[in-house]
Amino acid sequence: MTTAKPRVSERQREMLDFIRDYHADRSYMPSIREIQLGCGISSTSVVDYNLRLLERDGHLKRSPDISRAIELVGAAPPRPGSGGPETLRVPLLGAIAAGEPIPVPEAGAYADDGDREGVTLPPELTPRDSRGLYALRVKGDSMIDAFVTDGDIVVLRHARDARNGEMVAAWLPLEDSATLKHFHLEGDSVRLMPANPAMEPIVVPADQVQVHGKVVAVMRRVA
Amino acid sequence: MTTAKPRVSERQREMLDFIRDYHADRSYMPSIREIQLGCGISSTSVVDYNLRLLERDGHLKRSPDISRAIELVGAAPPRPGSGGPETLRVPLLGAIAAGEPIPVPEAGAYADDGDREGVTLPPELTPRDSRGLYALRVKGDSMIDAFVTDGDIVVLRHARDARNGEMVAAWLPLEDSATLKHFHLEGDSVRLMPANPAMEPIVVPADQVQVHGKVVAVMRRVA
DNA sequence: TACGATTGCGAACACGCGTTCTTTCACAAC
DNA sequence: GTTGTGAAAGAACGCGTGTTCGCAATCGTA
Repeated sequence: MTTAKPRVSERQREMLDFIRDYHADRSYMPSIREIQLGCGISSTSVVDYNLRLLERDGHLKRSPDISRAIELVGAAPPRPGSGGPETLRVPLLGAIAAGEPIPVPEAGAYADDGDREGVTLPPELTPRDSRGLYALRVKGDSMIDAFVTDGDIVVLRHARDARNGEMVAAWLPLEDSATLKHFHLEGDSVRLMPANPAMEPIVVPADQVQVHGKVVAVMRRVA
Repeated sequence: MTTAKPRVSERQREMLDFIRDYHADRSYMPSIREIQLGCGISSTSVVDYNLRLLERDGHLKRSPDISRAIELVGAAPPRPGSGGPETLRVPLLGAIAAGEPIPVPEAGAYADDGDREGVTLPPELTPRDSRGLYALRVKGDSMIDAFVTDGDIVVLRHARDARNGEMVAAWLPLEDSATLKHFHLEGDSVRLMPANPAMEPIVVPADQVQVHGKVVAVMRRVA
């Protein structure tokens, strides 16, 4: 394998993990006191002691008298896994925000044009029927009530109508706004139920609502 | 296109290069005085001044009052593996619900074990450093205040601590519950802010909170 | 029981290092 | 001229942080 690396104690194992995780999302190294806190150790000298042992055994390298100067030696570089099982690429047509018209997908554009901007849909989010899919980026916090917030990517299937209970992108011409809501047709009027029960539903005449698509998936990347 | 990154002066360009090179062969970051020396600048305040500008323009990120706490943002990954839209497979370790313990990822398990249950992460949701990632399925509506609802898949990076403002999976031993909240350390107590401003924050002593991971992404499939 | 080695604890100590304040200089606006 | 502003310099100031030292607890071995 690599080099001779004798037994590491449970505590040392935990410290190595902590250091690796810490360095993974900041790109600088933790201080001794942060390691102490993160691993539930009650003295900095214990951290120093074990770091000394870890360095002796070749698990890491330290530069004396320099803050946060730890180098992990056995750290495997982040290696992106091979191409997973069937992913699907759908076009990213633009943004959706309250007060702006919803971009309309080109009629029959189902071919994944590699050039155009798009997003990749993992199999976990891919519906059985993958026709007519497109994605929009959410602008603003106007759709909090659908568990959707600024920056999210929503994946829709193009549709002009909906069955009761389905989540749709609804366009209200009179109010000049667009949101994501649960669709309920009741006689001549449409009730738009927010996904969040804490918020109030909207009821409007059926001819004042335009369904543009059904929500199929939501993706969010947290900063 | 990434973000707006206005002109960088010659000196700033040199500083960025120096920092990148320095970080390349140690894995910790240079101090202000080392940057000063390495770039032939005659005062630390000038380094600080230009770092401030670079941070304003989105070239790097700094954590105040912390030694060597510089993060390069536009930085290429440590190993320039491949370039294409690669997908990443992360293990799906279980479910998270209020009142249940959070499953802990096995200590050093970063190899993608093809067998185990997992989810595929599209490149749009993949962070730069892909180490220590795992996914959990959300059970119940206990976390609607974080724009997360029943059935969602949350992707976390294993971590035991967090910086202020980050969204973490927090475990409250006394209340025997776990949720996703924004983390804020204030002296000896931790304030857990829901993402939804309509809900109340939780304030508890720092030793009564355990951070298990940081939320990196959210995926939802809408029925 | 005695004893050294291992491991852990807590408290100072002292340097590392980010921050801030005061000046200076060049250049443009009024 | 005066005023304002971006860029830089130099010197303190003070917290951040690695290091050290004395001492207790545990354990294997004789």
